Amino acid sequence: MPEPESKSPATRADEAFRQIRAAIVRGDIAPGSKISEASLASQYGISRGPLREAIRRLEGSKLVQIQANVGAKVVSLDIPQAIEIYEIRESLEGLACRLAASRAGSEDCANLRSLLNRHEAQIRSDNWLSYHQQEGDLDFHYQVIQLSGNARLFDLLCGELYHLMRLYRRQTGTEPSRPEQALKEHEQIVDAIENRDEELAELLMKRHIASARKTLLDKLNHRFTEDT
Amino acid sequence: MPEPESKSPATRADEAFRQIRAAIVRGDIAPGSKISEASLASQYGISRGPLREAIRRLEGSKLVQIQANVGAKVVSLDIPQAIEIYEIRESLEGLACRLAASRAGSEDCANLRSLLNRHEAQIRSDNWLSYHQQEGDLDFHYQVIQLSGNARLFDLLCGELYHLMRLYRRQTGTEPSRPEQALKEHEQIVDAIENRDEELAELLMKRHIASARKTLLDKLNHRFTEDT
DNA sequence: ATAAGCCACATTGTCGACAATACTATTGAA
DNA sequence: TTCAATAGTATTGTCGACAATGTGGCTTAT
Repeated sequence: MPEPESKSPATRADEAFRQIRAAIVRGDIAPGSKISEASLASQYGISRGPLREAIRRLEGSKLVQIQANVGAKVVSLDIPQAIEIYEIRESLEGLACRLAASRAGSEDCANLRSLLNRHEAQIRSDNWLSYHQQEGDLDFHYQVIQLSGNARLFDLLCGELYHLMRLYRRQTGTEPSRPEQALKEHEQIVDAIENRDEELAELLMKRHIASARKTLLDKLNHRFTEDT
Repeated sequence: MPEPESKSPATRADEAFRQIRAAIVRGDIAPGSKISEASLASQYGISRGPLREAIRRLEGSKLVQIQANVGAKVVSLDIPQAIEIYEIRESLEGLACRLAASRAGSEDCANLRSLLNRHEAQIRSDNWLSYHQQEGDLDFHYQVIQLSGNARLFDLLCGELYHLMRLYRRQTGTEPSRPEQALKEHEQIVDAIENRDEELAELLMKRHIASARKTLLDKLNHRFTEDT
């Protein structure tokens, strides 16, 4: 008999790590709030030992900040920090997209196409709106990054930065402000990948992310000119 | 009275984390070797609890890989993995250099210049050779990244990727193969930063790192064509 | 001789208790 | 009233012991 659960052999600490991470990204634990070891431990029915290990791993994911002898706080991203993340994303996903254009096979491109078609259908007939659009957007970027073939790049973007981005979106309630426009840009990107046009693929992806970054910059300037 | 030690209040787990990380990067703990909790704990005179937390943080730094119920291994980088890291560095340090060019003040440029002058003097009269050259090279990149003003970018490059690069260099015994050439390229980069030429600064830094990456690619092809 | 099963050992995972440190509120004095 | 010192409480850091899992070697049956 193979594994009855294809799931992980999962230690308690590992399970707690994933659940707490999900809770943070989902917004169930408020950004900036302090994490109580005793409270969370009893909540998950485990001891403080494994829980502390989970928290240390969350620190590695940059989702909490630990101060010695004080405790762990859930990170709270302000606009300048979000801009920093978008600058990094712009650079790295540009790289990923260029690599994807140079390495993607025809069946990979077909998969991307079908993904975009599904998103288009969702956008057309979407009344329960933004949530699935966000996830859809992430799906597309996930796929492209995976096609880059650079495993460490995938870990970096999808394992660290994306959880932070989700957290920021929940924190500010940012909805994807232009789904049709984003879809159109995604299609252009797939075109470039299909044509093996590395430079164009990189350029389009960087521009795609830069537009979101510029929205943040506008918001930041707003706060300065229009008082607080 | 201020702090007698400007150092951190430092918990034991934190101390162990730093020491083990240094030992790994220094090569005292062989890449690929298994880490024994009991052994390391007694070696550092602490209990297994804090030590496990330190190991979880090392996992976050990508310096060890943990397998549930089995243990932690020190990572061992092969050439393809090193190439992945250099691809990421090329992209991110290009970004950092562009940002540095756009934001650096004149005193920052002066500091960079004096750093380069010190390196030049070292290279001229350096008979104990490569070690300080490596550190000098890293010093330069550290400074540029810090001038970018993007704190998260600094954390990412200097807190994660650079330890991996040091590990790889120790592992393979890679000496900096062209110190004078590197110094010349560094000077060109500082020129571009001084002139606020963002695009050129980015281009030069990317090319600077790409040359190292291409050396790795040659080595990889060598192994394929020339048997193993 | 090989492979499956079993047993003993070593290592990791988890727990509860204690020590050390930070936070809070109360008290007292200027 | 305000500030400082202090005592008490709550939380984090650390430890040693026990449970669970993996590992290696031995036996045994085919």
